[in-house]
Amino acid sequence: MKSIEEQLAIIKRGVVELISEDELAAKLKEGRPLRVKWGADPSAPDIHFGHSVILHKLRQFQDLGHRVIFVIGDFTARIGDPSGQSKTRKQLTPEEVEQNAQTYKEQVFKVLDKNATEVAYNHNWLSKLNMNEIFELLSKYTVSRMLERDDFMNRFEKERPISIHEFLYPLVQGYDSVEVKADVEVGGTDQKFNMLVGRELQRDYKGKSQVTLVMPQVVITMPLLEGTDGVQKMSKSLGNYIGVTEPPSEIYGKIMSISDTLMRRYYELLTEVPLGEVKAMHPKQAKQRLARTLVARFYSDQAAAAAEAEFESVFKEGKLPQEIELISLPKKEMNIVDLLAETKLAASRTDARRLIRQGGVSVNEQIVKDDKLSVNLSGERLIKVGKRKFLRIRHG
RNA sequence: GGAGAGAUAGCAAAGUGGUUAAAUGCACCUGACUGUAAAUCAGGCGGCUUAUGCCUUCGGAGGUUCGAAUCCUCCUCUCUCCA
Repeated sequence: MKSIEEQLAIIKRGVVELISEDELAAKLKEGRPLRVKWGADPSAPDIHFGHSVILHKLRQFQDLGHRVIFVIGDFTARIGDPSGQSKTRKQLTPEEVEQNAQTYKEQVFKVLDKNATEVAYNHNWLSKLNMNEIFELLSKYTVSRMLERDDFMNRFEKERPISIHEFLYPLVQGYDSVEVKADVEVGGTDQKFNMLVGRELQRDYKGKSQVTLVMPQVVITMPLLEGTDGVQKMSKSLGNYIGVTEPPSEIYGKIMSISDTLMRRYYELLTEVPLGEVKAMHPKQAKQRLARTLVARFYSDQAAAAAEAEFESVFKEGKLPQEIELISLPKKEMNIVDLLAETKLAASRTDARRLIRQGGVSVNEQIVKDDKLSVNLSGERLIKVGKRKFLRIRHG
């Protein structure tokens, strides 16, 4: 096992806050595997690189010999976490939650070590609480303290709605920490408040029931990763995300299209590569290495190499991708506008005309200038829209 | 329970009877330049047709008017203040 100092150095990379370092050091000194909690709200079935910042941190803990307690908030998902939300999140049905939780598990183990992970569903204990216990839990916090919280405050000031039940979320999540006897909890900065509540509840519940914690959990907040636009946080709804299940070529391409500034950020939060090394490299080389590293993590070295070769060929040398989807259409001859709309290469017929007018459409490498062009489909035709949409079409 | 404010396109935000398919910014799309980077420039950004129009949009439903996002009524939702 590595020394305390070495462990701390690894753990501290990229974190925003570590509350507190002394406590963490003390826990590490005990020499036992720590129980590192990560709570996930199964409302978004697709894990993206933003989540993987935290997963990566958890993996580091595992590599240091600690255990991850993956708490699936199947119960809390039905409440809806207010964190960072500008409006009330919709509540999910039990079926949706279950399905999402499964997907979550599959994806999480692309990063986490399955053997060092415990999976827990919080309905197992939350659904058993009786009214007395719920009131006991509620009595441990006050409305004004709840309102101190940034995101509630923001919503309050922006005159956005806050539902009462959302107040329950931090308490319930904090209670999870009591139940799973967490030594450490890792989450996004948006989770700081919830995690701190966990600390306090662990203290409050100490001695009660079977809980015997020496020290309440250490809280580690990780930054919210900026999305591919480099400004807003990565999220599915903003469309600026890279999903861990996306094909290698997509991941590679998306990484290559991020800005240089963002690249350094991704290096820091998603890899172990020393940042000095990155600085010394040519930006494009560095970005390619990042793209390779990340594709390799979710797929394989071969997949990464293939994605890189393809990328170079298509975008540097202007060649065609290795694999282009081939579809068959019933007609032998079609107007280009109909064709684009039919194949969804353009959002609408108007959009198709627009793209043609702007010189963004080509058939067999010939730029289409006339939107009345009739495309003969007796042979295979290659349609290209913009720089990255390719499709082979034939009659059949 | 009482008084008031507000709901406009992906988001933010103008517009208070016609010249508004609806300013502006962001996001997004296409082209140029590149390292498919950033920055910049040009264009676009409801739909259907074409270059002439037509149709559908401003929380929902009705109404007034030659004509409404703009006025009236009701409904839904949100917020503020008072209790």
